Amino acid sequence: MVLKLYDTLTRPAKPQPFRPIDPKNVRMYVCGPTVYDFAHIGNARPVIVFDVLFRLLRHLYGPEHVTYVRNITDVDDKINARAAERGIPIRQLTEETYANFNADVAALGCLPPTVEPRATEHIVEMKTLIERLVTNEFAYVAEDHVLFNVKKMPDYGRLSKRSLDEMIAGARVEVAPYKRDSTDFVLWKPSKPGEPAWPSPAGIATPGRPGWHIECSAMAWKHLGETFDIHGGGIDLVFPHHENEIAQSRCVFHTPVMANYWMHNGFLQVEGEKMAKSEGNFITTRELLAEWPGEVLRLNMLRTHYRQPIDWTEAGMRESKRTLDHWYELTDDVAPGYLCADMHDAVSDDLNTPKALAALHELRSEAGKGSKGAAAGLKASAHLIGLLQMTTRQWAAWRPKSLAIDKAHVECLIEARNAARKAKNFKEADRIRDELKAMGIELEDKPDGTTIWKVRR
RNA sequence: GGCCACGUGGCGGAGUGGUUACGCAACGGUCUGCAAAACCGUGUACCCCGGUUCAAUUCCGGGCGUGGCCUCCA
Repeated sequence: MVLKLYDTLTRPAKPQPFRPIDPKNVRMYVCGPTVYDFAHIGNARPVIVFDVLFRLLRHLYGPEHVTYVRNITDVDDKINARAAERGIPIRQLTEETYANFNADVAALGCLPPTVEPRATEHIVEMKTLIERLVTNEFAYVAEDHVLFNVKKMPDYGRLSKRSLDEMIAGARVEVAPYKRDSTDFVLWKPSKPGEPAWPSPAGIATPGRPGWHIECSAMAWKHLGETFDIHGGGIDLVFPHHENEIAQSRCVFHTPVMANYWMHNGFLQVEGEKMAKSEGNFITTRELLAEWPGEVLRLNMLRTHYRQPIDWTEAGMRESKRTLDHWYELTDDVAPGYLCADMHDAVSDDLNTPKALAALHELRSEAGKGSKGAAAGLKASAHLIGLLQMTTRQWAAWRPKSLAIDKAHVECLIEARNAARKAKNFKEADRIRDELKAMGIELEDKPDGTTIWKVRR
C-alpha cells in the first residue's frame, strides 16, 4: 500500500496518497520544544508520532533520502522569565533544558532528526525574511515592532478554517495600539535592557528579538527550502502558530503552499482530566521514565491513533508494559525477519498504529504457538515503529528507580524457598512466596527448575 | 460568544452502509506441589432524538457530553 496522509489544510474525507516533491529528498519539519523546562508527556506525543513517520519515510525512500528538521526554540519570553526566576543565565537554562530533552527523547526510542536547528542561530535568516516582507508591504514597522499585516493575504485563515471577520468578532484580547488591524502579529519586537537583543531589521534603531512564528519560517527555509513536503506539530499549534508561519513563508516566496501536508497530533489528557499545573496532574516525561522503560511510554502513545485525543492513564501503562513483556519474551535471541505486510499497510495508512499493533498481536499469537518466522517477523515489524529495540535480557533487567530492592536479599529468599521445595516443605515455600509478593515481587518457576522473579505493577 | 475536533463492549482502541477487529481485564479448561507464565475456549458495543435508505454504529440535521483554539500551550 502506498503511504497515505491526512492533511489538516485540505481536510479530506480520507487520507490522501503522499507524493513527495523530490523522492530523493523527502522533507519534513516538526515544531520542537521551547527549552525552558522539562518536557511533559504531552510534549512527547508529537516527538514519538513524527519519529514513527520519520522511520516509515526512511523505510520507503531510503535513510539518506529523508530530511527531518525539528527546531529548538531557545529565544522566548518564557525562557527569559524562567532564567530570571532561577537566577541563572539564559544560555545555561536553554542548554540544560535541551540536554534533558535530548536524553528524554532518546529514552523514548526516537531517532535524532537530521537537523536540530536553534532559533538563536538563525537570526540572520529571520531578519532577511522580515526585510523582504516589509519591502513587499506584507509587513510594516510601528513603534520599533515589525508586524505582519494579515489583511494583505487574501486567504489567511485557511488552515484553521477561520475568516478574518470571525477572528475580529471573536477577539477577546485588547489590541495593541500600534497594530493596524487587531489580527496583525509580531515578526520582531524591541527588547528592554537585560532581554536578549540583536540589531533590528527594517531600519529600527532599538535592538530587538524575533516574534515566535518567524523562526520556523526561517529555519524551514534554510534547511528545507521555500516549499517542502510535511509540516507537523500539536493540534494546538494550528492557530495561530502554523497559520502565521504559512502567511510569512508564502508571502515572502510567493508560493501557493508552504508545505504539502500539514499533520497535527491530538491532545492528551491525564486520567480523564486535562493536564495542567493547577490540576496537579502535570507529568513530565522524566518522571515517567524513572518508573517505566521508555518503550512502555512509546507503545502507550502509539496505542491511540495520532489524531485522536488520548487519555494517559496508569492502567494503560501497565497494559503496555505487559504487552512488551510478552513480545520480548517471545523474541529472545531472534534475529529480525520479514516485515509483516499488514503492519506495513496499517502504518502506511496515515500512521494507523493501533491497527499496526493488531498485526503485531497476530504475529505474537503465531510466535506463541512456536512459529520462528512469526517471532522474527514480530521483531522486524516492531522495529518499524521503534519498538523491541533492546535485547530481551536488557528488558528483563530494567527496574524502576523508585524500587529499592535488595537484589541479594531477593535471591537469598528464592534460594531458601527452593531448598524448602526440594524438601517438600511447601508450607514454608509458599510463605516465602507470599513474603516476596508483599515486597512487590512475583516468582515464576521455570520448567528447567530455575526460578525467575519480576516486579509486579 | 465565535471556530474546530471527539463520544464504540468492564477498560483501552481500530474499522465499516448489510459480514469476527484487536488488546487488557473477567470466566472455564490444560499445565503446575501451589502459583505464575504460556496455550485452548467463552461473553458483552457502537451517547440521545429525528431524517435519508431495502438496510446506519457507519451518511445528513438537531441535542447532550468532553476536549482544543480564539491569550507566543504539543
